[in-house]
Amino acid sequence: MGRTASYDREQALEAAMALFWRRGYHATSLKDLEAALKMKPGSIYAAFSSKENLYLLSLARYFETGRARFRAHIAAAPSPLAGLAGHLRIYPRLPESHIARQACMLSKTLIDTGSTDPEIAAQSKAYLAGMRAEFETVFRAAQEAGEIPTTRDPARLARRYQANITALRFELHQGSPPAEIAALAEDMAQEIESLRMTPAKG
Amino acid sequence: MGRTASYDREQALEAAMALFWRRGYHATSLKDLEAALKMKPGSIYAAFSSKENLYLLSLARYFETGRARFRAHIAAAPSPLAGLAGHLRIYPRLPESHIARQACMLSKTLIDTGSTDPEIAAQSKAYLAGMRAEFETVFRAAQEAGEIPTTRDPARLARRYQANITALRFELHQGSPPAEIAALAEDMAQEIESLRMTPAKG
DNA sequence: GCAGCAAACGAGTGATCACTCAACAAAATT
DNA sequence: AATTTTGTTGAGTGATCACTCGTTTGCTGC
Repeated sequence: MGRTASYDREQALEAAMALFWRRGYHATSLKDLEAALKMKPGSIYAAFSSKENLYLLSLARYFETGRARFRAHIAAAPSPLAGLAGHLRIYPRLPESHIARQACMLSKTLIDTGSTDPEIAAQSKAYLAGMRAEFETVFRAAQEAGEIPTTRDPARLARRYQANITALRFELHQGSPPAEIAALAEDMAQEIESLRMTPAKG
Repeated sequence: MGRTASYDREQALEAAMALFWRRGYHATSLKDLEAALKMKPGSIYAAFSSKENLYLLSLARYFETGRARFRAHIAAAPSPLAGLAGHLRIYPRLPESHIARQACMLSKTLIDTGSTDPEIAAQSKAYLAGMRAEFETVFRAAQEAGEIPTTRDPARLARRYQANITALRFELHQGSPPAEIAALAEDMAQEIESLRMTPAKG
């Protein structure tokens, strides 16, 4: 059956994702990847076909872990609305060294590849739509739980929510003062909480 | 005094800015610039020193025209608060072909060059701070005009306002449906208008 | 312990990158 | 009209880009 692979595919993909996320698609060279994955060019191409394909795999990994983390957070929250508000407050609390203390990789990808790599950009848009669908589901659940009025449009709320996260994470990327990022996140979280209806009597 | 220049510096800078804005720093090659500016490499370097310097000049141009446009809009508005709300509603109304129908160049620059070109990134942050200062000034004016409570922190309102613009323009970049972008802008504008105090009697 | 095969290797490929400079052209000065 | 001065030109620079492939390495089945 021949020689067994010496690298760990998961570990390599994780390293690729971290590097791509931080540096972007264009600014990451094969040399950078060779160092980060501890693989020679031939092995990288045998395993992942191309830089573009490796990026797409990294992006998929990013999306899936991000969505899983969001779902886990919502599931653990006392209510859908509390979960949505709490999720916003996570970002400023992330330790300084945390990998997620930067702009969303999907947003960065769209900015970086929008005018040069249509396939990557399209995939990135699809993932952003996927996350928005997640948010919408939770807003809908909040309506079903009687937390927010059914007159509100969940899709519209979801887009607004996603816009807030995009902007919040862009502030992280920018390295704004922690206190000001915390204030911004708090404003956004309170905006969510202000949707809550005072429970009907009876 | 020697031969006179055959190109128009202002026109060349405008073309460079448009190209850099759309494609980003890394994805724009000298060849692209030669075509856009209708100048040969030697002339470009004689006129602008380097690609990096040309980018910095383009960025300065972007900042200055953007700030001027904002100031003009505020000056023409019936009140500071109305101006702030109205400014948000401009973006979705921009014609499909308008140059500004994309992400803010300052944000794009930070994403694109944050990990590779410290000087450009630093300049970009400075310009973003400059715009935030503009917003803060107008929020302060709204307080002085009695439109919003003096208990609100103008700096915090300004950051929130900037976050909204960043996110709104990212949606433009993404090419979201016009109706949804309009709804998002409307949500943000009403958030601003909801700051308005009911005028004290007497 | 050897044959066979799959994975790892890394020097090398052509293309493209940002950038330079010696030759040339046109306007101003004398 | 000759000289000086400045702008334009574009082939060419070395570096780096993503990527390839003949060779070497090491595991497996016999």
